[in-house]
Amino acid sequence: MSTIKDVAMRAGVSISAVSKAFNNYAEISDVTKERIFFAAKELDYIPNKSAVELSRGRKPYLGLIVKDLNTHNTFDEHMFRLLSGTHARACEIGQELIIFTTPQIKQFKQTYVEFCKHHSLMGAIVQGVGDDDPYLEALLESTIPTVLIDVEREGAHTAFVTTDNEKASSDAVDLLVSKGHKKICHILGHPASEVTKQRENGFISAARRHMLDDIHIIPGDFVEDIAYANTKKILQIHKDITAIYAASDLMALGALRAIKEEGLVAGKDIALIGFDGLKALEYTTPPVATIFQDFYGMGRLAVDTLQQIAKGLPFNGKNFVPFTMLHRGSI
Amino acid sequence: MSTIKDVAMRAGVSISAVSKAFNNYAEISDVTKERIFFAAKELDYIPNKSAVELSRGRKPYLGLIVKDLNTHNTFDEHMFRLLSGTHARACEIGQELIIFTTPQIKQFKQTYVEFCKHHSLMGAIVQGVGDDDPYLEALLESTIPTVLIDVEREGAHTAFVTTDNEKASSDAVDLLVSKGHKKICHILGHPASEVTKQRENGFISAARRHMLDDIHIIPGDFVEDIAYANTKKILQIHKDITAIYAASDLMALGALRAIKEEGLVAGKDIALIGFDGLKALEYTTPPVATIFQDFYGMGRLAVDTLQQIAKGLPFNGKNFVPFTMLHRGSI
DNA sequence: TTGTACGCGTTATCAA
DNA sequence: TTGATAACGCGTACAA
Repeated sequence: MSTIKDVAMRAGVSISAVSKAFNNYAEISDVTKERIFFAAKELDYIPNKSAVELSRGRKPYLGLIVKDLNTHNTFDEHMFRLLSGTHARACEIGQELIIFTTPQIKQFKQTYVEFCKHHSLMGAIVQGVGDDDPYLEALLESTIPTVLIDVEREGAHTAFVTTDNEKASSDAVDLLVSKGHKKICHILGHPASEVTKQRENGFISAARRHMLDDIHIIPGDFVEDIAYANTKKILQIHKDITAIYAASDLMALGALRAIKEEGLVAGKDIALIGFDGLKALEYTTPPVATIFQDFYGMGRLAVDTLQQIAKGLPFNGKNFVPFTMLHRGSI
Repeated sequence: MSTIKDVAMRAGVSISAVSKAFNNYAEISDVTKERIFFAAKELDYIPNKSAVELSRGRKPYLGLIVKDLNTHNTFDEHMFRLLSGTHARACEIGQELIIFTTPQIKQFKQTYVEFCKHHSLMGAIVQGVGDDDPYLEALLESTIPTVLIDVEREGAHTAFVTTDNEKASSDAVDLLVSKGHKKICHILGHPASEVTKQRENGFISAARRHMLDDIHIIPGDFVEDIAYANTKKILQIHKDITAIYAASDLMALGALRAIKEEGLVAGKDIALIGFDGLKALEYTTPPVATIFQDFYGMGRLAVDTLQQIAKGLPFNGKNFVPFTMLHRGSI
């Protein structure tokens, strides 16, 4: 591995000349510049990153902290999309990205700030901290630029990016009502998750607006089997339910199973709509309608927002990424 | 940000004493050690990574190079699983991981070696280089430890990790034959992909072994719609086909659509089996049988193999990760 | 057991 | 326009 010294020797100039040439300083003649680059090519010189960092004293990395990467027994599409978007945007603006998981961080037994400093993070995009997580408070109080995914909390150095869950939920109800449904059942996500409450709120407020007086709300915990079991139960008790709105696609799949087992046909006897936009819902019979969340765009926006915060520029703390209603055979 | 100097001052010792304390040198008394750690805690001192790297001259990162992270309009489960496994294992052994995409690398206009050196990579796990990619040769000739995913090529510093595609393919045929099928159609993947050939070979050799004389092989290019169109065509021509084996799950989904449109029932009139283990295939009607590839395990194994190579230890260049036949209603 | 001093590769300040 | 040279924070022979 050749160094700046070698290049300087080879080109017959000083070390600082090489440094200047590589950092686009104006105060260097084109002739020497060319000589330097030629020598550098010959030696295939590449600036040592550690040295650059040390010398510049920068904190160059962007941290993406996700809840878990090892849940290989469930759907991870949204996580992957978030990762994709974050990565893509980070690349575009030349930000290096390091990925961590929440458990991994907790094992360090460090505070959030310590962790970021230790890993030279200029800031972090954080997914998967629960609303009740003690970690969240520490994070909000820190001066490290932070962007939260799907947790609507703001701070002096903290913004969030999310889907407008309440609006999306409300739109789902509007859609069902427009198709003539009045007796609707909502399957809740996990109670500790903030989005669960937002989706529930959206559901309730829209139901009120439409003056629906026969709605049902059942727990689902974002778990397919729980949604399945509870859907089955309620369908047996309340045979007049004509539509089900699940707070996640996975739960919608559970509900679909229950619907079939009850001898009903989704899209005919009963309407079904989910939330997320999982690909799998395109392939069921019938294909299940859903609200597509743009996690890819969320990742991109999170990166840009983080950049704003880091630069000390004014930023808007609340960022909603547009969602899309995917109409399919189930409604 | 406090430095080693501050800690030394605070603890009333020299700089090197602090360094030694933090690096578990035996030659330091427990008393001073304790004093040092106490001072370090007070100042919440954290060693500067750039400085450590520079001083030690290490190449500490593990690179994971994947084909693309931005294909948010298709299934990415395998990529995500690979990422998960790699990340998990890297964490366990304390290896920092950086993720790159092939296009991202190519835009650097550097050779493989240059790229690795530039990013201080101790080695790389590489996915998504085609068999005909000129990049592949450069990679095989380099002295940088490398593990290829799904490309069966070895080198002095290069190993690969993959599913035993030929065996899996052969097993699929065995399974279909055991169910009484004799007229089987195989849908090929993309011709440039090595796994396509392996799966085809497995299919052909098994067909020969069972002396099947009425087999069909049609292109699918790993694309759902192509598989759909070609399946439809062949089903119309050869009405006696009783089983379809698709070289990917996505194509199996296309085939399933074609089967339905032809008025046939998968699992009854015609058997269908895919390859990959996508979750979506659990939710179709009927659920589609498939060969599950353990990409999570592949990621883990790749990390370990890379470690072996990097240490200069003998390594086995060919690593096959076990696959699993998932029997479902479609067969 | 502890401390001094140099080197790692780079940037940046200040003379020349 | 160039070139010495002092940082940057740390590890480590070597000396004490």
